[in-house]
Amino acid sequence: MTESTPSATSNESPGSAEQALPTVYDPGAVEAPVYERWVERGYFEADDTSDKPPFCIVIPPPNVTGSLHLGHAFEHTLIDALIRRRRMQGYEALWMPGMDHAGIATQNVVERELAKEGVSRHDLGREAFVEKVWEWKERSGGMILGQMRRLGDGVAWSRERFTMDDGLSRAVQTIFKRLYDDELIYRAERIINWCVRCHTALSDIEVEHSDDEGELISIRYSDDVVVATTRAETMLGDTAVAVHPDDERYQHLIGTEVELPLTGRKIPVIADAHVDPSFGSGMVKVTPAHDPNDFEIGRRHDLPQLTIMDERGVITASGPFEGLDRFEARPAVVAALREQGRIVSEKRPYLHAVGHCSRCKTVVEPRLSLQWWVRVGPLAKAAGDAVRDGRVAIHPKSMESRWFGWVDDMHDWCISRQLWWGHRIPVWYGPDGEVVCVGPDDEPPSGEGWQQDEDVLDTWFSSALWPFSTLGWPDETPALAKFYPNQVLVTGYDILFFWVARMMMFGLYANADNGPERAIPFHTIALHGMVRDKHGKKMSKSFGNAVDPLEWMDAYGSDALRFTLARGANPGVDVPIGEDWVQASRNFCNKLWNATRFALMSGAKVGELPPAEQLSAPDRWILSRLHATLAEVDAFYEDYQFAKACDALYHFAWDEFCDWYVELAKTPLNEGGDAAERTRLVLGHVLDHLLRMLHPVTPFVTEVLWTTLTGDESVVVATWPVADADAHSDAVAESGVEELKRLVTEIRRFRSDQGLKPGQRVAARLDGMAGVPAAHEAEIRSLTRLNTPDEGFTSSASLTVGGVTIELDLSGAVDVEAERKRLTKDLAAERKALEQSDRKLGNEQFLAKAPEAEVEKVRARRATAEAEIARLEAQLDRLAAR
RNA sequence: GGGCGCAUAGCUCAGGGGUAGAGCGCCGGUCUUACAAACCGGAGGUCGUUGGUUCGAAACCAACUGCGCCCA
Repeated sequence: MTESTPSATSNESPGSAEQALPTVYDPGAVEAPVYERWVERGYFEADDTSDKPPFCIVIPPPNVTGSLHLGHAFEHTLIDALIRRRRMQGYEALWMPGMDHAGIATQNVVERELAKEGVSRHDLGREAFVEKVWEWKERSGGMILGQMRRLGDGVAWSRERFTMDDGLSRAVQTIFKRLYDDELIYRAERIINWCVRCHTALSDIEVEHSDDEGELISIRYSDDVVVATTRAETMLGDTAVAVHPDDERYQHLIGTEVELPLTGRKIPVIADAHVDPSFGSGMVKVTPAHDPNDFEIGRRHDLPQLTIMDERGVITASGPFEGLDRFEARPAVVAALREQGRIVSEKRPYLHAVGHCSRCKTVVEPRLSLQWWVRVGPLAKAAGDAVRDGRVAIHPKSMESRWFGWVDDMHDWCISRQLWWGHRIPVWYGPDGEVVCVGPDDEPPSGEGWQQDEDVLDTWFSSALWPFSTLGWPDETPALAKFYPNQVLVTGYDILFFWVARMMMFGLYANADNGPERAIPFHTIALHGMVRDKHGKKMSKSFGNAVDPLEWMDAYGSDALRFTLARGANPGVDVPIGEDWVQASRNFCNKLWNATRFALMSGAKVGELPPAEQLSAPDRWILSRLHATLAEVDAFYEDYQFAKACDALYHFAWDEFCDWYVELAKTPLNEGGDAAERTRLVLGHVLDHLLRMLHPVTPFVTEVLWTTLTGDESVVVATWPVADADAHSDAVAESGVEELKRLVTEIRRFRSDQGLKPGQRVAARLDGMAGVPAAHEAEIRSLTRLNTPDEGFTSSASLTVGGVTIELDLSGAVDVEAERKRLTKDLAAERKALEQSDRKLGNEQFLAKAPEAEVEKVRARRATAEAEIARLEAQLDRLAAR
């Protein structure tokens, strides 16, 4: 199928009009070679030393185990559009690519692979296992990078980074040491979210809550003491019962002891304000080692912390339940209590919030353990302030409240993970209890008894450094100097807490020496929504509505997918997407293709436009509209309104340029001579601008068309069109063409009502054309298929539009009824308008209080209605007379 | 339980103090020499409910109902 490949994709002689583009755009034939040529020519690379203004966006690093899903495709489309436009505008544009190492996910993948061979990571040992992970990464990781090429992502491939590479690991160690020395990192025993499957701690935000069906069991500990719980097995670890200090019902119990069933232990009844007296009996069991709230109560009252479960979720408390899994122990404990007659009530099912590991969905177990933490207080305060004082802007602004709600009430961040894949905590413990934090250039302590901490850091810890670690930090590299702070961060609102907050905290902290203005990681946070299915439902594999973007790219082309996503991108709002819409975008690309094809066949060329006075009204109209659209598109881009920018371009390209200008252009093109030459230049001018404007969202098709049209090297490095509304704005031409369009549409309606086939030519006489500012009779006849009358002309039907009368020769076959229906309908509409205008103008309050311009508008509407009514009534009369 | 957001055409969404727009879908007609992935014409909405502000509300305010999200 090589002959169907447009020769524009090869380098020789682009722009010669005689070369035939195929009648249908075939994305599959052009995308891959076009992309590879862009990369070869280095268009996406950036120069650290240029004096162009910087424009840098770092990729939200995809997971090394992941593949491209629609969420990526969406985000990447938006970033790529911003980057490409800025590059065309003359910025030094850099889109930094890379991936994160996804500690838990990656370790899981490799462990699963090993398990197939019956090997566990413990069989291999730490070092060999990590080696295996690296091998896996080289072999199977980063599938997404190839898929990004398919999408057309203009990233600077030579700068690709990975959170586990040497430079970024050094950045991690550097900041750990600094935070440690500043006492912003500490080690403490707390209740953490423990995943019994992944065998690691999770931070709060790695836990997803859902309302699950469980049970609420009320247990009688003694005659006076009844507590309710959804996790009955934890009662084995109770070390107190608590009531509210002001609860009159239980004053007499405070300070007494009660025997804990099944264990025989005596535990105190204490008073704590945390207890909600209105919930259940108003008494709660307190299990400090297995519940975060109970942990706090336990600390306030100095209660023992009794751990009754191991890291697999298996009961360790001695007794009959020892060795049972937590979910086996639960009914077993309830059964044992029931046997003793201690079950007061059981509510089942009982809907309550349950935390799940965001990676493997296992129910999280609150667990007391020794972990490393970031003291976020001052860091989060700084992150909040940066937005509060305007150094960092959040788009859309309505998302700010979400931001403040989070950073102003942030809990300390648990950063240690009990994994092997990740950045190992650079802390060493000595034989005599010494603790040494080792910086990147320090020698770790060696000798008998010294040991490094076993844990690794949360993946987000390294991702938090991404905006500057990828540019070379902590070294003072030219890249860092040029591109930090980044200009924009584009990401989903769901990740504001996960990632953005962390980048803000670490960016501001690590780069504080830059001064407040340049410490920030980025100037703007542009938030987008989630991609949803065509009915607005969340996409998920389990629900079966997930879509593989690659399938759609195969079927409709990357540009079609990109355009659909960008066109749906209202700031911070979710984007529903369905195959129909991608198909529609494909059709749009094909429309552009064919419009350009027509223009090229007509000899369109890019050159200096003739002065305005030599241009026709349609010429001046389309130029006026073009530059108005350009100005609009610019304004929308500056405000991250991708949907509106795309809509404006779609509307201009299809409804104005293709449907009207191109059709109008056929008349002068057929005429030949100066008129045709002039039209070729206007066609070339409009297409040149339009294709450049569309390039950021539909890079492939515009590349082929634009290089063919202009003969230039690549639209990637073309300049962004500058809106010149002053030079081209032409209100007279605009209203003239509007009137012409109205005339044409009215004639077409008439033809349609009369049952004339669209292509069927009939003779007609046009009178009163002098009254139409854009009196282009030849164009009007061409658009309405009306021949000039010859000797045998007999008028058998007529209509009037404005001051124009159209007499048609329908050879007697006039459908009077259809005409009457239409006229009656129009008349009713005008009468209604008249009535409404009269009502307003008869309202003295309206006349007195409404602005003059508004009153004037209603008067004008009334006048139009009156004239139209007269016209329609006259036509109806004439019809009746026939 | 706390907070936030959304209710506009069959579907998905824009809009925004002067009585409504788009895309897709739908109906009728066309292979009219760029494009049937197209062209021409058409139908379709008391802008969730109830109050209030205003000369005027779909738009602003309040309550209610329904849906969604985040946090506990």
